[in-house]
Amino acid sequence: MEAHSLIKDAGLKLTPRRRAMIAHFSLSSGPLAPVELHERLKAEFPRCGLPGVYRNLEALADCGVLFRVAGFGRERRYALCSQPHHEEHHHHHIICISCGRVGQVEECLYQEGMMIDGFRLVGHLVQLRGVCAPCAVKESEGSG
Amino acid sequence: MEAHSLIKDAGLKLTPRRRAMIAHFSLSSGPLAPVELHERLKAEFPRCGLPGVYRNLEALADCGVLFRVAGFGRERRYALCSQPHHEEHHHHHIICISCGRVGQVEECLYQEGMMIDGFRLVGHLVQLRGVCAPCAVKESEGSG
DNA sequence: AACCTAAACAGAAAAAGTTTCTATTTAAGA
DNA sequence: TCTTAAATAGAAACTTTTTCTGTTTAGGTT
Repeated sequence: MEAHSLIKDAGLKLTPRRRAMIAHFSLSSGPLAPVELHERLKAEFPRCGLPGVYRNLEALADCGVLFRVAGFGRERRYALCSQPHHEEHHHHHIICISCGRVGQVEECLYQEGMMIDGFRLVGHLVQLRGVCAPCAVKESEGSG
Repeated sequence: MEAHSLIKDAGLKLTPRRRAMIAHFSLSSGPLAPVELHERLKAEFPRCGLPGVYRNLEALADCGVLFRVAGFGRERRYALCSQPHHEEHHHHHIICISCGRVGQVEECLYQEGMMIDGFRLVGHLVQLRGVCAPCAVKESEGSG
């Protein structure tokens, strides 16, 4: 599994807890907040506290397994990178508002150096929401 | 002043505190966090507490005078809309990383309905950083 | 100019979210 | 198996944010 080698390569350990966290993200429809993940982990790891969840979320985000989702107001949320990269590879994500599926956007419409409104672009944060193909099909079936 | 009519039109009151807040944002180079604004207000309003600052920041953001800046990690920050709109008008902002100047981006490269990575785009969060024209001039003068 | 009312205010308090710390346990390479 | 750096648990502290209550004020009206 790709995620596991990312962890190893970062010099981190593949612990039962981290395996479980990744599994929960795989099963989850949509990004998870630390408390939500904690809720789900408690069944299997009754002694697991929130601080540990925070630590692991950050560790997994740092090594590229997860990414930090913006655009949920002030909430902190994470989701699985669908195609994790080892390098600090610039890419964005699009999240299906219906099922939570994550798509990876390799080519951003905003590129460094572009002139925008008289400013030379040097950085950007983009978080997209959309409807994925399977959900679009379901939508049209439902209404048609 | 544009901001003042936005406040009135929203049925809100133009209080001395709000005038001062807007003035501080005008003077400030760059977006401000609630605590930072609170620090600056304390000189003039010694009895002003943080809760009041939060309340007013949200009120001013709701009526379009300020906007909530994304992309500062988990920090909450606000800045003045450079060209406030009455309508719930979709636009983004580009912030100069050197001086904090805010530019308004009316035409976003991402538009609803676009197909991206197999998803139909329905929403997006964009926060841009750049170098404004005056700062670009300073840059080239400094290095040349 | 005084009056009225909805809105803003102060301040305390609570709640929520997050980080830090120390001692103990564990994954995984040697 | 041994060793060690990393992960863990749990408490505690800390920061940020929200809620609540009673008091004051802006701004339209009489």
